[in-house]
Amino acid sequence: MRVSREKAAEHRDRIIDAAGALFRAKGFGGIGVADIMKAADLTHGGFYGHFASKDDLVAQASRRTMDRAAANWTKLVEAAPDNPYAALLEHYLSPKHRDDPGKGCAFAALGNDAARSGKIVRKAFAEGLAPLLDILAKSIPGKSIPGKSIGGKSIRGKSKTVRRRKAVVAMATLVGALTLARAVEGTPLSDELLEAAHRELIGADQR
Amino acid sequence: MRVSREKAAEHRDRIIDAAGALFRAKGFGGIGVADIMKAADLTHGGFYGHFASKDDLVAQASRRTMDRAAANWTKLVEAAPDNPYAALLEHYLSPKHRDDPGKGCAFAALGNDAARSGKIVRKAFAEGLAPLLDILAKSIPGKSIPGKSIGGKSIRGKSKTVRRRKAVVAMATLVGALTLARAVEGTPLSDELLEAAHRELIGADQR
DNA sequence: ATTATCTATAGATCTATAGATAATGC
DNA sequence: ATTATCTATAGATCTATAGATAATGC
Repeated sequence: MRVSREKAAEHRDRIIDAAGALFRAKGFGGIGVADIMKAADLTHGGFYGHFASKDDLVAQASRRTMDRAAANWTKLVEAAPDNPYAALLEHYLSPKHRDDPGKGCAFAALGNDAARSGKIVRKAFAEGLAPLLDILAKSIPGKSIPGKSIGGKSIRGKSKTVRRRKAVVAMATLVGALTLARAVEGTPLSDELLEAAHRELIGADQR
Repeated sequence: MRVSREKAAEHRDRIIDAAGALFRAKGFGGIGVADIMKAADLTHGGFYGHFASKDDLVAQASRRTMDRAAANWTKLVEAAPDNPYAALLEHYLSPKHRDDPGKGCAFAALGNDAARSGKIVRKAFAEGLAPLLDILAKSIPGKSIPGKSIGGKSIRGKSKTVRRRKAVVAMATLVGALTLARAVEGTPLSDELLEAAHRELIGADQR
């Protein structure tokens, strides 16, 4: 049952999308090629016409997931020009995000899996993380100080270096809070993690 | 080849220890019962005399790993009475910790796996997290304020609530930074994550 | 004629169990 | 006699491939 070149490309797309969600929900090793193909409404054997290996799909699906995240963050930031940082925090640390990993952040869903993966996957994760850090850095409140800081300490604004560092740490806090909230889901600690991170990040960086 | 009751208990211990390290290094699904038993110098079939299932071992190994972590943190804190918080950060965010997950923090190594596990494992993670948060809360610098804060804002010290929240967020930051540093290991971002978290946590909570 | 997809299966691996073995402990 | 461990294997699952099929596109 051969299909047109166009349809084949659409099938390939469907496989990557299905994998993107299933990997996040169940982990790279927690879902098989057969189930991914079933989710894409195709049969198991057709897979290897589209991808060299399961690892090939892992890398491609990860990249797409992270590209989508950057686009989504940009949209969120642009929709809240008065306080983009608060909008990002609100979105990321919501119970809704916690409770649907298949549609959420790849770093919080697959960070451990990526750490155990090969260089290609880890590099994809690094390249996917960079734009998120840029968006975060721009959205953090506090006027930017273009020149040097006074006396080694800026009073009101933030230098580029400080802004970058705060973005990196905010990202770590977001990923850590969501990861832990999911790991202890069903206990009071889970909500506490989301709320504490939200409150502390809002407070700490508005100074 | 039956062994003494005492030896059997020792074997059981060895299985749990081997599993604790192998699970952290490879994930709950990334290592099989046969390999764990081989690491404990026993044969595959003997496993089910000690544990009801692989999941039973997952829960027991997780619990032991986390109990050991609490003991280790207590030791670290007591060895640095002048600045226990710095000692914890130094230890947790070291490249050495990043590069040997099999001997490190269970939350940074298995948070994603725990999130995909059953209630029993997630409850074990929640019960293992609590003592670490207590140790963190006690070690965070800033005199504690027993009474109410003045004008809704404490000036120099920290109320119990604030201290608790800062501990929860510090834990999230630690776990997130280490998880991400491992996920992007081999790129410049990896060191940057560890260093940024270290610097920001030290600075932010000494105020 | 080419090729996207399908059916079927090889080969590896993984959890769990059955039954045998041999040393312990009553 | 009990039981901790061992060998062997059942049954499930997973990646990857081989060969057949049938519709596309030159």
